[in-house]
Amino acid sequence: MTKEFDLLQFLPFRLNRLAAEMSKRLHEIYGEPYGIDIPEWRVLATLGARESATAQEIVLSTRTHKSTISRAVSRLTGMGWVERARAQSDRRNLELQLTPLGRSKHDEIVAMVLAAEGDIVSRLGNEAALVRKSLALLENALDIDAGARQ
Amino acid sequence: MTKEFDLLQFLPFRLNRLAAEMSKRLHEIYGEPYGIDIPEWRVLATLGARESATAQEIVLSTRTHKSTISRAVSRLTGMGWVERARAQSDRRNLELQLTPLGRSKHDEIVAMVLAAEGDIVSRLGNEAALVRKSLALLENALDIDAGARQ
DNA sequence: CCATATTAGTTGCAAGTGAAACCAATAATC
DNA sequence: GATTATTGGTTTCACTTGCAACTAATATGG
Repeated sequence: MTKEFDLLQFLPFRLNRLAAEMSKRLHEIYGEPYGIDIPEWRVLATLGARESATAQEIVLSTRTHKSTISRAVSRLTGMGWVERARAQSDRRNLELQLTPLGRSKHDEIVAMVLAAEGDIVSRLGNEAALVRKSLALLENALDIDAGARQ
Repeated sequence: MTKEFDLLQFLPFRLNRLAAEMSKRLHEIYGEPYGIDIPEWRVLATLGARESATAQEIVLSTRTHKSTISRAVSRLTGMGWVERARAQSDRRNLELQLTPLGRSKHDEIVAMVLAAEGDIVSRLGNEAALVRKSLALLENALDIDAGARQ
């Protein structure tokens, strides 16, 4: 009667588990030593690449809820890593950018985090390209415009 | 100075985003109509395949925190979908199994959820196998014993 | 066997999160 | 150009979660 359903082979479950494991490892790198969490890291990473962005842009680009981003920005501002100022063009927007301190922390963390990713990618050996392609396929199947918005 | 870091190409971020999108879609299927959440669904799916399991077995097999499983089991018991009884062999263990109601809900949900997965897999076309292989590669790279424990 | 350690599961507590309500600024409509 | 709608961000609230402390049952070591 039951269609012999196997949770362990179920795509969404496997993705969830992979993402959770990956997040956990990353958090061990930047979480405890730097006192930041995933949303802060996302803000940091986004600002690091852009030099300046509005909160809304970060929301869109990271697909994270705006209240979460709002709070992450507040914390980062409190830490002196990020500065926010009302945009003069449209005074609803917050123009965000890294402070020199934030930039230096960003660079440190990026280095560590890329090393960790490299570690994992290297364990994929010469199939790494295949994995990247698969991610793109999945993103496509789920209508996620993988970075077109960048 | 900055290593031109691109969050949108970053493996952990992409996995997180894929998993979140997938979870959201699944939740639209079983969440609202059936009043359950991811942990409940995991318990249900695990019990559905096994006929009987202890909470601990579900914890191991789903890689979910034991307190989360404990609460999910409580809710499912309250809904009349699951029965729990102390194991006579070792009275610390809870022997869990689906009630007839739980079984029938399980079958309904599994059917819907497999259809949704099938939908996505079909959009992968003939590269679906490649994607599955990539997931296995990632699981391996992250030391996740993809279901050996099943 | 008695004391200690370990294992299964539950629960109190402190975060963190998303939805919705909210405020402020700008755009659109009449 | 006053009214209404929309957009960017913040905040409140209800809920979930993970950790740690706890209880109960069993295993282990003296």
